Amino acid sequence: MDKNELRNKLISTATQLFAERGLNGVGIRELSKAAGVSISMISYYFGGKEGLYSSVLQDQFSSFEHIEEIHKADSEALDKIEAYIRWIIVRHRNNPYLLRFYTSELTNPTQYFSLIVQPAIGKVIQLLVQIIEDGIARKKFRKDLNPVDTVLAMAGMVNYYFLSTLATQELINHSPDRDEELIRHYMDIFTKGILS
Amino acid sequence: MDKNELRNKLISTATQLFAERGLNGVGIRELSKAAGVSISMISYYFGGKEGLYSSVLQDQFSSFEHIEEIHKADSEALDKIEAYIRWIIVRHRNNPYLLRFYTSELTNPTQYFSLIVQPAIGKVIQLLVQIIEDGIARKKFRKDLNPVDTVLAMAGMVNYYFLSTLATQELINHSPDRDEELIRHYMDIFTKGILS
DNA sequence: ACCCCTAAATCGAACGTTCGTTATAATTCT
DNA sequence: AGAATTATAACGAACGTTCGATTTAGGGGT
Repeated sequence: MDKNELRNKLISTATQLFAERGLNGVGIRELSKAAGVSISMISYYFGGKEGLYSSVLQDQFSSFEHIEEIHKADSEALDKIEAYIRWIIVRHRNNPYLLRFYTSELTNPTQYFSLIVQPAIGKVIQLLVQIIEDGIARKKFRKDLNPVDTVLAMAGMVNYYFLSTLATQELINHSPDRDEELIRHYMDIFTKGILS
Repeated sequence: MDKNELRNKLISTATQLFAERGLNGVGIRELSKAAGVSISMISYYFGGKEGLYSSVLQDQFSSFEHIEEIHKADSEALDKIEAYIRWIIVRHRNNPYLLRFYTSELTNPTQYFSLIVQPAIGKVIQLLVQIIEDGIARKKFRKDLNPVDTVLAMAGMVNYYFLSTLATQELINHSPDRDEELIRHYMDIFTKGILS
C-alpha cells in the first residue's frame, strides 16, 4: 500500500463531497466513512476539517498553473483566445467539481480565498488581458476595447455555459460531443458579433 | 408595529446571513439574535430554518417575474437585448445578494431549486431565446446562431462581471458610475465582436 | 535468523460544544 | 381578555477534536 494512499483517498472523497454540499454541508464522520478511513485521520493528516478543505482547494486550483501553455510561441492573438476557450472547456470536462469551488469562493470566500483562489484567477486574467492588449496593439482588435472588460466577457461566456447546466438541461445538449461546435460558435460571436 | 414587521425582519436578516455564509453556515441562534427576535419565531412563522430559507429564496427570485417589462411593445430585438442587460445590472445593484443564491443553487441545488430557481431562470432564458429567434427571423442577426447558446453567451458576459468582482477588484472599477459605459461596451462586443 | 525497540500509522471511543426544535411561562401589545 | 412575542430551558442529534490503545514497518543488537 502506498504511503499516501490514505491521504489521497481523503482528498478525492472530500473533493466530491465538499463540491456537492459545501464545507459546512458535510460532516467528518460521513466523510471518513465514505473514504473508508478512520475519522481521526483527518486531523492527523490535515490538522482538521478546514485543513482538508484547504488542501482540496489547493489541489483544485493547481490546474491554473499550467495556463502559460496557451502561449504557443508564434501564434496570433485570436489563436490564443481559442486556446484559452479550449483550455477552460477541457478543465471543466476533466474536473466537474472545480466550478463549484470557483463560484463558492467567489461569492462566499473562506479564509483561503486570498491565498489560493485569487492568485490563480488573477494569473489567468492578467495573461488574457495581455493577449487582448497585444491584439489591439497589432490592430487586429478594435482599439476602443477595454481589455479587462473584454476578458471578463469572454471568460463569462464560457464559464456561464457550464454554470447554467442545471437550468438549461432541457434546452440544449451539454455533452462533450458538442464542444467543438460550441468553441466555433463562441469564437464567432466573440469576434464577429451577432449582427448579420 | 406592523404585523409583518417581525417576519420581514427575519427574512431580511436571513437573506444577508445565508448569502454571506450559506444555509449551513448560519445557526438560528445567531440569526435570531441578529434580527433582534426571539429564536422561537423562526419555527413559529416559517416552520423551521429550512422554511425560512425557502422564503428567502422565493423573495429573491420574485424579481424575475417582472422580466416581461423588457418587451416594450414595438421595440427592436437589439433594444430588447439592451433592456435585458440593463435589467440584469439593475437587479444586481438593487440586490447584491441575489448572485450568491443564484450560483449556490445552480452548483449546489437544495430541494427548492426545481420549485423556485429553475422556473425563474427558465422563464428568462425562454424569453431571451424568443428575442434572438425573432432577430434572426427578421434578418437582423446572423442566421447561423444557435439561439440558446447565444443567450447564454450574453447572460454569461453580464453575470460574470458581477461574479468576478472579488477577483478583479484591483483591475477595474466596479462602481455603478461605470454601468452605462459597461452596457455600451458589452452591447458593442456582443453585436459587433472584437475584431477591428 | 531472531528479538527488541521505536516511530509512524491507524483505529474507535469519548469529550465538550453547538445544532435545530420544542415546550413552557412570563411579558407586552391591541 | 386574547393574541403576539419574549426569554429560557430542555431535548436528542450531530458537530469537530482529542486521546489512549493497537497495529504496522523497519533497524540495530545479538
